[in-house]
Amino acid sequence: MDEKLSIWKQKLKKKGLRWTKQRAAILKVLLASERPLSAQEILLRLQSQNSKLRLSTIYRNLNYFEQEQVVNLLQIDQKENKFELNNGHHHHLVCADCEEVLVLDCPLQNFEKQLSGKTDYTILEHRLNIFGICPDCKSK
Amino acid sequence: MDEKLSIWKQKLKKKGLRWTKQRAAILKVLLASERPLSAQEILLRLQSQNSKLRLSTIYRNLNYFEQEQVVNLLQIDQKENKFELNNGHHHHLVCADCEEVLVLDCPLQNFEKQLSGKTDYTILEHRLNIFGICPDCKSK
DNA sequence: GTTACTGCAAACGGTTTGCACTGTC
DNA sequence: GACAGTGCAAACCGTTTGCAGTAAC
Repeated sequence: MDEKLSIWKQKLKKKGLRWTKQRAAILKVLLASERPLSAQEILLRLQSQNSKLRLSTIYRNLNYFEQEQVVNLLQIDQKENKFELNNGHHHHLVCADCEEVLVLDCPLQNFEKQLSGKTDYTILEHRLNIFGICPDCKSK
Repeated sequence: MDEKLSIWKQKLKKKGLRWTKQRAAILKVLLASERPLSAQEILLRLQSQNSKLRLSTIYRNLNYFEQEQVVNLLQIDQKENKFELNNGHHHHLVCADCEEVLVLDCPLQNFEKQLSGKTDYTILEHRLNIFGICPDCKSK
């Protein structure tokens, strides 16, 4: 866990971002989480550890992190944005009930290539999210 | 155009929604638009026709329409939600520059079937949006 | 006549911003 | 010591809501 954290520390430093205890705290929470989190959720988890960050600090850093591609911003919730550490391109199967998340490999590489041939668009990126009900929630 | 409008009118009536001039105006704007629109954009287009709806009316109706599956809500813009008439399942290739939209057939039917076999999730829906630069914007 | 819908104004909630202070390098 | 980062409070802005009046059926 602390090894992983120091890997992210190196990444931030390479990007020219300073290593503050606030940033460490935010990344630690994201590292420990089994699913993407909103800024509010990060705040709550920090507060339960008696860590006192402001929401504005969290938002500002999440924005920096996103610019530097350290975290991904996900639109899997109507209300609030969710964030996860950037561990390469993938997609999510999200339980609509309990929010559990399964990571999926991208099924669209070929499709995207065909598309840029067919349309004359330069393809930049795509966003795919799949929603369902997980086995646990089904049996409830 | 007015024929198309009366088709939507029938659909609304079937769903038990009343046919008001506000609803007609909103659907007319969506019908005439070549791309999905935000509530604000709908308001602007209505104002330029001297039609005086409130934003709250537009939002309320878009929400009703979405519940009744008359329109789709699209998250193709970070800031504001966009809406389009529901003409069956498809996806969008959006120009990141000028917002032009190309409609795409869904490439994920098989993937979705495999997925529900592999994961024990009940698949509900998926959202896919592709972003690129259109030929016109490239040549600028 | 009943009830859904609309106008209007105010609230809501996630996110951003300005500014003085603080901590990293 | 310079300057990036933080705390704090206030603003921002898309969207929702309560309520009284109006229009669809």
